[in-house]
Amino acid sequence: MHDARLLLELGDEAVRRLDRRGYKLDLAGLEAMSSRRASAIGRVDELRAESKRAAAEVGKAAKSGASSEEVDALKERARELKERIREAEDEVEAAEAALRDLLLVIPNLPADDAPDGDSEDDAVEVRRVGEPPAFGFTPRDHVDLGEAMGILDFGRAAKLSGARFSIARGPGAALERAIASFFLALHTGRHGYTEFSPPYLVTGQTMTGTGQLPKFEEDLFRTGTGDRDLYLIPTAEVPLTALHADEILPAETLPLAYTSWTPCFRSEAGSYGRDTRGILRLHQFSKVELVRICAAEESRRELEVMLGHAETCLQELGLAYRVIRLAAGDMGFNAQLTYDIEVWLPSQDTYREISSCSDCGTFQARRSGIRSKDAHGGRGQVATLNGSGLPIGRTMAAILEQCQEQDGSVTLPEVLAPYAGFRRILADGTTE
RNA sequence: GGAGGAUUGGCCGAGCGGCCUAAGGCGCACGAUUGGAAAUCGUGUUGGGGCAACACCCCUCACGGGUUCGAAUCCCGUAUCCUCCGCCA
Repeated sequence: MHDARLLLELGDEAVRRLDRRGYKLDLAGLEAMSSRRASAIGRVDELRAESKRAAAEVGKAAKSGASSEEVDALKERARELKERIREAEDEVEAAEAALRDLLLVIPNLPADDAPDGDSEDDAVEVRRVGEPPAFGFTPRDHVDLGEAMGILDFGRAAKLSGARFSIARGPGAALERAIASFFLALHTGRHGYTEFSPPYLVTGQTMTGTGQLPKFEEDLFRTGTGDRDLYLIPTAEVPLTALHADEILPAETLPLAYTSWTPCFRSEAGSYGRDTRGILRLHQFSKVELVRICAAEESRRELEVMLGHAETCLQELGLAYRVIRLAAGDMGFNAQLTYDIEVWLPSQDTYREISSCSDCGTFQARRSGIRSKDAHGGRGQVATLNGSGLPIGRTMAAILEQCQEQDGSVTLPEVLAPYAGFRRILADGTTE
């Protein structure tokens, strides 16, 4: 969420930057709403001050032995004031709601070095790392491989839950666990992240703080019991970022670096027919997420740091990938700059998104009330960043496809062996 | 699901209708003192908002309502925590 005043100070600059992501900012409307709120608050404050004085006069008069008529007259005046306060308060509430409703749906300002455009095709490639493997045969996709080995079962998943679910079995399930354990060990051990095991169900307020609500409710699964309403997290970014909502963090503790392996639930509304095959796009998948909270002015540097941590995952696994910088109009609502990491998928003969690392600047922090304070009491703004490091399913798909051999077996990246307990999965699903 | 109890500023803790602009203590910050420190003394110290303004004003004693001229204080509701009973992985 933006600060109305800052947005107005930026003025035409804000209009220009938001226009790059296709949002038309009505500066005059914002200005009007903002000053309507300010003058409404001013009026209420004045009336309240008067009301306090009036109440004090009643007490003074009663104590000094004034006649009851005099006291009653004073009370009557105080009562009238209270009526006027009530009316003025209604106006404040209406003015604040109007302003807040507008501010909540204005997306973050894209950074100037996010390329122009509004689609994946407008992204700029930053670098390629690793060589896509050359096969002396036609590589199979992860669905063929996984089903043949008996480690993935889409038919039974559909029986249980319908479309867009998967079941991992035997070495497949073990491989998921191994990948997640490897990532967590890497981030907590070498990259300095603190691991969390947070709730997977959160309140609407939490979802609003991180920006999923009110605009993107249709992307979420919603549940509840009795009169309690909860949402299933679409990513651990939500609970990890919200951990410090409405808190003032000691500046010397920054940057905070948090990680968590959680299931993620997404309705995938609007993606009908896309990636229907395999484990690339599911209603439920699991992911190791990275979140960093830092001083506002550090966010850009922190983004590069976090991107490096996500890339390390792929480098350690020996998977070929590339990094792209997303176009201004293609980034998520919260982001001011986003790098995507795309892993090579032989079956599709292309790079496919496996991680999204975003600098949200102060946008999310302001929205969820995260601030900082230095040793001298000086208050500061903080920035939030989040990135996948990495999703388990897509990583597994990339491993199966990039590490497959002609006989239908898959040789795991060496780093996974200690976690999986095996080095190869043979065509018949046995391991060695 | 049921019965009790609790919730005050960074922390502890007073307060039970107007003098709460929240006592006192701890912690912290700044200053004095000192060769330097400890101790001591002094000053400051919740967080938001209106405003050009560190002036002034408003809000904030878990949260939301209500009673009253006036609420930390009285009433109702909600949340969270604690104790006990029931059920349960």
